[in-house]
Amino acid sequence: MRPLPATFAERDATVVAPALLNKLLRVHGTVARITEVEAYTADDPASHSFRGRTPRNAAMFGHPGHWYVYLIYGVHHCVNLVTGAEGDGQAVLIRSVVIDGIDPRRTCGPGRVCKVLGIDRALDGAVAELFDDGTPAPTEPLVSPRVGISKAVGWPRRWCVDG
DNA sequence: CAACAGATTCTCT
DNA sequence: GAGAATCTGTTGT
Repeated sequence: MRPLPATFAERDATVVAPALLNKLLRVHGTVARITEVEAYTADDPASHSFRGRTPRNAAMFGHPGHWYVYLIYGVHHCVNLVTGAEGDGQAVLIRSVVIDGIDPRRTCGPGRVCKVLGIDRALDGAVAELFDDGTPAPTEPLVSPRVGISKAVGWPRRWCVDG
């Protein structure tokens, strides 16, 4: 299990997203394997960065390789990995993970991922701890339609591992 | 300043 | 399958 290079996140979100599959993230000492992601770029009408920088989404315009955490519907937290170059407003949403010893049903869905890992706004802007344990990502990641949004629904930007 | 929509999930029917 | 919970930024008065 070795840390990912700093350059890993310094690419377009649509490139980083599929590369994140089967990688490991560590938050508060808990390690989770990434199984589903979604890419968001500044030209995406559904992206928080689409309408420019605000206090809430400032981290999304920050340094790549850091976390962007926000509160959705005033209820749930969602966690993203900032990608591209500083100021790009790109990020990859972590939609599902698997954690050893935890029911997979409690770790599928962006809100649940944050709940299980204890992620909240305190992690916004923090450096992401990402690792590679040698598990290969699928050569052809499964691309599925986007859900939970009403704009650009047809854009192929969601990837998940088989099964 | 009020109204509204939203990258969601839980609960009940 | 429908509705609630409830924060944030945008848009319109």
